[in-house]
Amino acid sequence: MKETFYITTPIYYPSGKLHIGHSYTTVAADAMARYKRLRGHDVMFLTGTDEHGQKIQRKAEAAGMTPKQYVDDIVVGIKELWKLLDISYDRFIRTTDESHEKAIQHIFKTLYDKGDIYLSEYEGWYCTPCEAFWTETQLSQGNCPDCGRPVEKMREESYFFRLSKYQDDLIKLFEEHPEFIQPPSRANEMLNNFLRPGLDDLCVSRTTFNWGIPVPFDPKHVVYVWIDALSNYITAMGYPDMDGDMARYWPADVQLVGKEIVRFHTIIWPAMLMGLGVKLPKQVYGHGWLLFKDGKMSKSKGNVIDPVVLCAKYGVDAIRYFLLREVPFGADGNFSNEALISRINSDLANDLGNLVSRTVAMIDKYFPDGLIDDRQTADPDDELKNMLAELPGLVEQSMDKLQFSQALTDIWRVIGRSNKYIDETAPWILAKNPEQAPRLATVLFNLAEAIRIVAILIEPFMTQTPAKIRHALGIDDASQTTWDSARAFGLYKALNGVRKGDPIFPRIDLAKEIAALDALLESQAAAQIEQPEATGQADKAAEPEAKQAVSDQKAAEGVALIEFADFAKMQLLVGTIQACEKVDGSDKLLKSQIDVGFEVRTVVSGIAQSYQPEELVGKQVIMVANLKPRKIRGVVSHGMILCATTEQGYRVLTVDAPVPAGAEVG
RNA sequence: CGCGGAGUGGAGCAGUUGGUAGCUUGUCGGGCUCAUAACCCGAAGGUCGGAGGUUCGAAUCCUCCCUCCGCAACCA
Repeated sequence: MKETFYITTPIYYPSGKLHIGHSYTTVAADAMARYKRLRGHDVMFLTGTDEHGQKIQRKAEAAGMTPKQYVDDIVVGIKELWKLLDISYDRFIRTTDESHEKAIQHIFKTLYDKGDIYLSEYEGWYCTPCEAFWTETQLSQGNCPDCGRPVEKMREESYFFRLSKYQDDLIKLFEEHPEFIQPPSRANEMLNNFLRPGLDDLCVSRTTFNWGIPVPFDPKHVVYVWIDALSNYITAMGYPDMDGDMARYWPADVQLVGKEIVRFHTIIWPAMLMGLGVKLPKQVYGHGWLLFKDGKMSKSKGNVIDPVVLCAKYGVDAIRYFLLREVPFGADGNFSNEALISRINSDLANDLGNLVSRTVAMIDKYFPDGLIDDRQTADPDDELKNMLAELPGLVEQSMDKLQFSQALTDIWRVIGRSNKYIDETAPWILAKNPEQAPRLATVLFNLAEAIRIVAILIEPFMTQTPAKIRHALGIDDASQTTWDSARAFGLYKALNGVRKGDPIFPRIDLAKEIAALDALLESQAAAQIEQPEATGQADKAAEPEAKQAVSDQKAAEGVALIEFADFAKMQLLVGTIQACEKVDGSDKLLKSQIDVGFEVRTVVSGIAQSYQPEELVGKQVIMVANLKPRKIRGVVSHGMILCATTEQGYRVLTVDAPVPAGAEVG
């Protein structure tokens, strides 16, 4: 029986378009899945979507659709993206699948019956004006931490998962199985930040919205994201049926997640599985983020990051190659279009593409009827052959550690050696002397063989290039394309000759391309303003790369239009700052006393890094006067000073000539 | 002392059982002409954030400090 390999991506939250970050995780998982298949494993590669929750419900309402209709549309788009990127998933789970919903109810009930889930009678403190519940510890001097007003005791029914019960088992898991979390540095973070300080029980149901799976024995509750989403990794394998795919594939070999959701996957998820008595995944791998220059999308840099656009412009293989090559997998890395294009030019066009071109061209030119069988080896051959012999092993070592970047680096070292080999052997000189024909044939054969082997080893990473290379070299025989055949030097044979064609990776004019991307970005921004509804930004727990998305999407999205009535709700007044001081124990907050005509307000603002308190005294500022008061760092702040926000800091808005305090702004 | 990460030639990065500091890219010079203005060779360029310490020897181990970036707390 084949050895199995089960790999998962997070399930994505379909409240908007997926971006390059989602693609990153998924492409990495795909490379791993393809690699394991090539090695002869029985692979299960799972991805999917997490479709419940308040945000989806609201978005659907806004769009005048049912939540299911809404997510159905988006899921179509996601599947198209995965098709575009050649993602070879074996199964796509949606948390709205009937089998998933049933399984979740089963899980909930099981944990409940066991006592791991309990209905909380907690007496929350309710602040009526804020419509918010607070726990005892959240209260600030017995008052609402939001507005500082008194709260009243109320009961909010909610089910809780006894996470605290598993604290010691989790610490033990971390200590005894350091391989459980990769890279290892992430384990310390979990231990120091969450496990050692102590775990709180986890709220696992909601009554405030109903787009979710009903709690089977208490249908006014829906199951909240933790149990609903995390469980997908087993429900997709048929859980609670422990035979079939559960028996075959579980426990998962690797669960890929972005580093921001490592916590959920290494604390909550294993605790749930412990509660269910199900084995834990062998490894959770928290990869880093792709970062953008200054954390923002920058127009002048031409940073178009829509994977669809990038694929259309440069091809799937170029994008996949870049994602997996540019950044060591565990670490954060930078994404920029310059980096992408220079990778394409130097690695793909100059090194690999050109190597194929020149080799094919020489075979075609010097041996139009095919390579002759006579051979004559010489000095430089051995070094190339030795490198080729070692290469599959090196790639395997790196892949088994998910070090995609290292694997590609090793492959490219051999590509570089092959280019050098051409210079050393100078086939064009050999070709001038008919007596050197056996030597010439040997050189070209070795090159073809090197390329054949490379084409096999890049298969996990690039989905179209290997076939293009084989076409050019005239490799039509499947026995020359298996992973094992990469270890066997000397198999190359072109029964039908080589085929010269267009370059596999054309070079890109960097300057022109960046200009074109800038133009594209501007037209996109314009289109976004006309279509404010086509926005969406994820902030949900099971959503990877949400953080990196925020700033970029803000820039790209445009802004929704509001009604005048919305604007009119704001009371904007000119106030005169009478006094100002730093808030104790804070590095960003200033507390101002502001005369607004009819009274003097206390306002706390996060501008201490841009202003000294005394600079502000006497200034007339524009403030929002009818914001709900809110307690910030122990001080009740009633109002907000309007400021221009720049990368350098804040500048307060003021009037260009003195006016009476309390003057209306409008 | 909230948690964590990072500071290595112009740029982007490798580099832990401590032993002459590497790669890619860029610059300059040369070579070649099979090839996608591609390929190959050579050179210049770094006190490995700073200061102490351990050691025969520290980018690598220890202590302290500085700077930057995330996250968290307080930015209404």
